[in-house]
Amino acid sequence: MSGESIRITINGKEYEVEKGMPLGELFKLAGVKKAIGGKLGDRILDLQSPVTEPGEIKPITRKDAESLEILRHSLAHIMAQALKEIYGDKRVHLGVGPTTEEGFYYDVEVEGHSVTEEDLPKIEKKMREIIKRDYPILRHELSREEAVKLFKELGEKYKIDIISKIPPEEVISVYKQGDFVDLCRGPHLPSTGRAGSFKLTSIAGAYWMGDSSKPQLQRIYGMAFWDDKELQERLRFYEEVKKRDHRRLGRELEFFTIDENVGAGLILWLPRGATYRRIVEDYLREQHLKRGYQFVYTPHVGKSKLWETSGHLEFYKENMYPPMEMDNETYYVKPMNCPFHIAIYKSKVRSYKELPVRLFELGTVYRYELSGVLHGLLRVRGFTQDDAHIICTEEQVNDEIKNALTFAMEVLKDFGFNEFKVFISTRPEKSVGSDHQWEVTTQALMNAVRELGLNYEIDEGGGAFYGPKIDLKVKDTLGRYWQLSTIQFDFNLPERFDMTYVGEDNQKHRPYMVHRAMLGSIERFTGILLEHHAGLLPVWLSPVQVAVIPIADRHREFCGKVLQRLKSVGIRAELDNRDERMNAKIRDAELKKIPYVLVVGDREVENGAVAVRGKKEGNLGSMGIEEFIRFLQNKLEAKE
RNA sequence: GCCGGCGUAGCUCAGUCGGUAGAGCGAGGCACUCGUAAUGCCUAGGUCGCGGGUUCAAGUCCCGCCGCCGGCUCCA
Repeated sequence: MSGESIRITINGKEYEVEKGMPLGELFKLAGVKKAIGGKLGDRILDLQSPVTEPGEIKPITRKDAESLEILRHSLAHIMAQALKEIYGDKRVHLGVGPTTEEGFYYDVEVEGHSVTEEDLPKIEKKMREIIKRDYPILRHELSREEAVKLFKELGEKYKIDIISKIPPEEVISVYKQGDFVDLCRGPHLPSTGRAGSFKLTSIAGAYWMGDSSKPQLQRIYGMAFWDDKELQERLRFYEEVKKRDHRRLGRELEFFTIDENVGAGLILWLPRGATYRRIVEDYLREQHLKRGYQFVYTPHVGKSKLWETSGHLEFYKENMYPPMEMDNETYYVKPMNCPFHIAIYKSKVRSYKELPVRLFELGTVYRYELSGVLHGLLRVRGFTQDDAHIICTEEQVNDEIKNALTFAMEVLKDFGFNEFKVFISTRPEKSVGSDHQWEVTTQALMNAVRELGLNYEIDEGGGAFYGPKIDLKVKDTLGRYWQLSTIQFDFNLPERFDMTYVGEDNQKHRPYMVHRAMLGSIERFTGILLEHHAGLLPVWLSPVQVAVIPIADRHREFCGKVLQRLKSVGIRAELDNRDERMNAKIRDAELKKIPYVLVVGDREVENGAVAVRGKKEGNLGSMGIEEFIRFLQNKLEAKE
């Protein structure tokens, strides 16, 4: 101890204490009870941690979210100890064991054994034993040499690796519980008996230090909360996520399929999914035309020269499909649409009077993705973007950004997304473009979000090397955020392709270019949308909006008329004429998540009516046919 | 791509110690004519992902490939 003193504030009172005093003693001094740790700045300290920095310390009790950090940290150690007891001290080599958003994991290597899911209950059982033994968890500080010696003796090769990466000025500490000792900065519980409710959930491979050239360890994941109720809630949440899995919904609703004979990551849209997609695409075209975009089509392949000019072959090659040779030329399948849109821009001399030029395409691109990352519709190798490029003058930059951002949010709202997060990414260290360009455009992005009254976060230096951007994330029903829209400036391609326009001064000028997608990839968006709505899409997007169900054969004729009437006003309806009982048909319609079921029996035929059953609303009783049509059209209008 | 797990009927899954394939749902047929989430009976349906190996014998054991799942990694 240095004998130095520092000023600490706890609960509004200031204390002058010796530097390095453990937090627990400090709390005693301040009369703080029940706390299991404290927060100083961003750092969470446990009761044994020495306090070496002045400042205000916020006591943390089990009620504070930060306390979970302590709990989870200790559970990671308890799991490590359990592994060592089960597989033997020398066989288990520990990597890192941090906390996650809802639990913890530990990267471990068990010599001669691959831990499987079946081992988890056994490990859990051992953990509970250790908790029951209620070992005190003790903190010790060691010199670097002592630490290296200790972990060498323990055969903990990875820990030695970590020690070598700890900055020299930092204190090295270990935490000990029973015979188990682990390199750790903390924070930890006072004893293992204080651990809350947990469950080991899964196992995955993870490279040491995230480096694929280094050995791969096994990452054992756990979930942990103080309260068993919270844990159960979390587990239920995962059940819900599983139920809503778009891959399952996609099959049940007959939206899409992936055939291994066609290829991994390549989507086949089934008739129902294709109907939905056509509606989305028609909607997008209409919205774009309304807002002054011009619709274009471009090819799926282009010569290597094009991709050289664009820089894709230099920077994006590992994501591109391999080249195709023909006529002494090399062609590549497009991973992006931009070079083609630029070629369209350059197909004639452009005057400033034409700008802004807004080119829109539902462009299908192919990108090579590692086989291990493919995931239903969310990660694919071929997909269609709602891609646009806006080419404009500097004066137009502000309005264009604002319009694009408003446009994106309006569109997303129509699909049922109402909560957004906006991220602005600014200039990274390595970048192209002038200071002036970055200044003007970054400002335009900020102005747009401010004028629209949106909250936003800034990702300082997080922009692409070619320009700043705005990303829009939407929150889904389960509280997850998905990045969909992106609006990005590009100072690179206009240079590379020498894009120009003729200004008022009769001189050539370099235009500004913006890449912009709203839904991003229609495939990925569809996956997110299906999960967001749990498969029950808003009526305007449902491939089948109405199922007409006759109760008995004698009602079929009337049902045919109802069907024709619905179709004549553009309602997507199906008549279930199968030789099945009414109840079975209703059940099938429910399972297919058809928004409205019209049941027709003697009473309806007599009154020219239909009995309406809404998927969301339940039985709505009898309505005249025209009345039902108006009812449905109102919902369509409102995009409910 | 890497680690681990998995691949059996359209779907979900069972299949013991290696002895030659099973259920439910779905599909087809017949009967039933029904009032808001499954009517009954009958029938068909399989190169056990693909290729190779071990064995008298392989869905089962071994090797390679493909695909899927969970992660890692990547996402100028």
